[in-house]
Amino acid sequence: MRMSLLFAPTLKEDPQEAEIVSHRLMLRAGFIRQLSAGVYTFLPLGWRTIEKIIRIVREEMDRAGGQEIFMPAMQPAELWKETGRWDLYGPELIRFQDRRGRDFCLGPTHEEVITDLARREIRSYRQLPLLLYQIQTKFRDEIRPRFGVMRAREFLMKDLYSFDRDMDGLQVSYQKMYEAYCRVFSRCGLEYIAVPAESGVIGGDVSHEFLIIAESGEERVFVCSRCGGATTSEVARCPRCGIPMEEKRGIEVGHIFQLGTKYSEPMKAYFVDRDGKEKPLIMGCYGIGIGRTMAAAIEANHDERGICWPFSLAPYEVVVIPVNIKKERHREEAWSVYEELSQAGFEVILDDREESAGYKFTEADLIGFPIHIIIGEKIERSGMLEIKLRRSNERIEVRRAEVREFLERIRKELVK
RNA sequence: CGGGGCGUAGCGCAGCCUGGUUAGCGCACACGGUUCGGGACCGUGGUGUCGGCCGUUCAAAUCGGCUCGCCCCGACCA
Repeated sequence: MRMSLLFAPTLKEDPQEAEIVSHRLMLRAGFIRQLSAGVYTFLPLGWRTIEKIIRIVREEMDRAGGQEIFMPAMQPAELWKETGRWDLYGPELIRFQDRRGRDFCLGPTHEEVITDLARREIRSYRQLPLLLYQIQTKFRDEIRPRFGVMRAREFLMKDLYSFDRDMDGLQVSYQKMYEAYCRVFSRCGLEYIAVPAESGVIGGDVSHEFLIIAESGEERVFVCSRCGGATTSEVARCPRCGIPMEEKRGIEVGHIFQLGTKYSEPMKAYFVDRDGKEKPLIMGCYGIGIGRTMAAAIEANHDERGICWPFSLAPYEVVVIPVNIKKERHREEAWSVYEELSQAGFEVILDDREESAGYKFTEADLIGFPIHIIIGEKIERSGMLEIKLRRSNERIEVRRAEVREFLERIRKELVK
């Protein structure tokens, strides 16, 4: 992609409405724009990062045996009345009527819809276990949307639902998801922690929250450095190891629940077990906030100049910056590096704009491309160009001919 | 919903308290020129329902009332 063609409107100054870092940087770097309180448009760079998160999530859900489906956002009130949540959910549920006056809502979550599907289609224990998931827009009329896409009223979520014949099966599904979540967040290049949690409106008995560790996180967690045990309630010492717990802060990006029969009973989602008896499906549900993961990634990975994307989430991996586009040598080398790396499978941006070098450097830092290739005078003098690693600010001079090999080595390191 | 703050050019702001000719500044934008290794410089130019409505007044961005929107703190959440 050429920078001159990219729709990435950056902001020189901090927008007044944005208080926290991730929100400020997403606006400034041209990743998102706000339409209304808690309602956002993702611009090309922002959407690329979202798609990278989605890809990782999808691969890990599939690997864990999940099958992707797509459920409606528009849901009839009757289903919600069956579980009692039409009244329980309160004003956070966005309700409306169709032209015939029938009540509907915009799904804030999909237990009702999936359970309805399950009760219609699952007859026998032979169909179990079953893991179904979707990546879809959720609607919650939050009392107070804030922090940009961190708590939005319309947001992308991956929600997976497990169906098992008994509690043992649920334990297996739950464990699989737990591990899948760990893989998702480590592949995103994020430091995370899983803590036992309260279940809230979704209900159920056992649940774990997944938190991205970031100083600006709203949640306090206490972590044992020896066994990795973590809790949200304040305890001085690790019960297992007896050593002092370390306090950290985190942002909740995922939550997994063992639901049991909370939805299958009231909605009469039964199957016939091997013994010929009809039993309620044993369910679990597992959510990941896609946009929130993006925001949390920025909270955890930025400096005073801008975003420092983990390699796996960066909208583009490499930016090629000719210091002076009007100099033929800079321009031609930049184009040739750009083409060579693109062909080698890198996601590359060529900053072909007639801007000053400083302007391009500053913007590249702001957007947070992990690797910057700077083509300037050195190319004329010695055939060298400069590779800068955004996060460490490390600068390495590399011969033109060795660039590709060098980057392939870096990529290997950054991805693992 | 309770508490606090803010709406003036695309963005960031000044002006408002103490009403008075053409409503300013920086950035951005357009054109020309000089620049080009850390958000360059000079010149020229365009840009405004002063969030909206009602009122007070000879006169309202400025005073009063209502209203809409946005942000921050609290309960809730992915």
